[in-house]
Amino acid sequence: MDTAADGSTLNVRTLKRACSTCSLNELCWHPSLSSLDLDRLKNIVRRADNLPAGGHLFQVGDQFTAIYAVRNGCVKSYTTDANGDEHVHGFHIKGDLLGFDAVYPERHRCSASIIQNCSVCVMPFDELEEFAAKLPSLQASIMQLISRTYSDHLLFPATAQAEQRLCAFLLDLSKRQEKQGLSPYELDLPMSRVEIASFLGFTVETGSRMLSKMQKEGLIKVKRRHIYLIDIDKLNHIATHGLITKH
Amino acid sequence: MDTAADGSTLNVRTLKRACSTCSLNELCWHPSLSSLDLDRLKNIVRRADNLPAGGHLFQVGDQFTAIYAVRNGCVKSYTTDANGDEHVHGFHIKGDLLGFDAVYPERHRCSASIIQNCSVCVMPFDELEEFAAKLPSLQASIMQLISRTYSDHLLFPATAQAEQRLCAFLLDLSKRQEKQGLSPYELDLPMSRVEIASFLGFTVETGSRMLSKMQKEGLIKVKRRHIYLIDIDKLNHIATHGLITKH
DNA sequence: CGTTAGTTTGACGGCACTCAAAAGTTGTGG
DNA sequence: CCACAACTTTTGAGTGCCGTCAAACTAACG
Repeated sequence: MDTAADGSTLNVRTLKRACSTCSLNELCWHPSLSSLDLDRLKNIVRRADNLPAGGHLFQVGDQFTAIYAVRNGCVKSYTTDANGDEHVHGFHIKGDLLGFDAVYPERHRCSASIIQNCSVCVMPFDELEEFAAKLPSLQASIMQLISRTYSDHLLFPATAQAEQRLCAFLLDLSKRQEKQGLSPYELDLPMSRVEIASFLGFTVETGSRMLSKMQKEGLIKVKRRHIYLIDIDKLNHIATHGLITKH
Repeated sequence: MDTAADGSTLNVRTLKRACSTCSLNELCWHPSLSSLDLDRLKNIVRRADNLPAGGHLFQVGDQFTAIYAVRNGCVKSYTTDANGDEHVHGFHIKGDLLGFDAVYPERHRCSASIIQNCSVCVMPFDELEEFAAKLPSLQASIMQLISRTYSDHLLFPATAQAEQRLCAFLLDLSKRQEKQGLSPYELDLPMSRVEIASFLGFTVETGSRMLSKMQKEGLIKVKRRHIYLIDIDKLNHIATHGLITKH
């Protein structure tokens, strides 16, 4: 439905449709923007379509140039430690933003790897800042987006039991899908078990065992990367209260 | 050395001295600031001195009003989960900023509790934004501070062994002390073992055992909350590479 | 000096890691 | 279409780190 690859050739109506489910929405369609501002802002958004899995949006140490908004597909952000082991920091799907990790040191602190063919909107940060300098309310929006990006991360139960974290992970994906108008019950995971385990801080085997256990208990139905959430209420309870009901 | 409690009565020279080791430095003394701007910015900074341990700077759900810079003492940020258990997110000492957790939802997502009598600089965020709206480079500085606050957090080895995390924790404190002109070898912990354990994601007993073990190995010397770092090189190696030297 | 809170140490058990192998899936060439 | 290789996922067996429960020890304060 979106054929134009260059932002400058899109008319406002087309762009609006393209952005309707995108997190950059709050930037592009900020209430304070006049239609004139909008036309100008529209022109700094670039598009990159059909990026193949395996490629990178950016890597550790790269100069900070832009903010990326995922339009479809999936990108993982990760770092590699001193032992060469990979640690996944997050998975970014339709509507998610990434790149803010480099706002301060002006070099990226993690790498962003495409794990499922994707399209992204690219917004050069210097142009964005320049534009926002004339528009204080846009500045505020950007700060809020930066803040939100990080603070969502902090709420995740980092120290809990493996099964609790796995429940929280599945529910998080479910909620993000639902926000995009998809079913909260059907998950088609774009990431491997290894990547899930790395993100949640346990081994592949533990993750696999937990999925099998949760299937036996009737909480979910697992078929490779397709997962059906049967009992979301119980999953929610485990994710927030853990396994053991404390006295 | 700093007696005035009200920012408006301080002259520039006094403020400059007071801020010389403070993270807000980059805001207050941004290169782009003319001395006129500086005078105006100075006026929005409030001071709160001799705040007693046990009190709060803010709590979960509180309206977002200001950014705080710790001048001395120690503040912990934490949340309480569905089971009533406390989870410490960070310890903030001299030179650290807090409050950015509420930039987005405009309500605080964690609580900030004073665990060691402290003084803070308070900067009302609406006034700061208003002022920064006229000064684009200041806006950029604020964004960088928000970004840095969070991204430091992401680099911490969250999933590693207990001893590795403890090493990383001690070294982090050591480096932050050194940045403030103090000895990197002598630590006087402002926080309890319970709080350390909560922050690092293990139990008090495990933490205590690790400290004892590290003392036996000649890495550190422990006497209650006073800790002397004997072999910083080896501590660094454990913090970055873990315990086991992988073939 | 007794009380209380914080810290350390010990014994034991379980969750998750390691090593290992089997089963299922995908891609390639004959 | 099948055979084979390479990869992903699952399952099993054994071990160890860390959590739980319990008690001793230390420092601080009235």
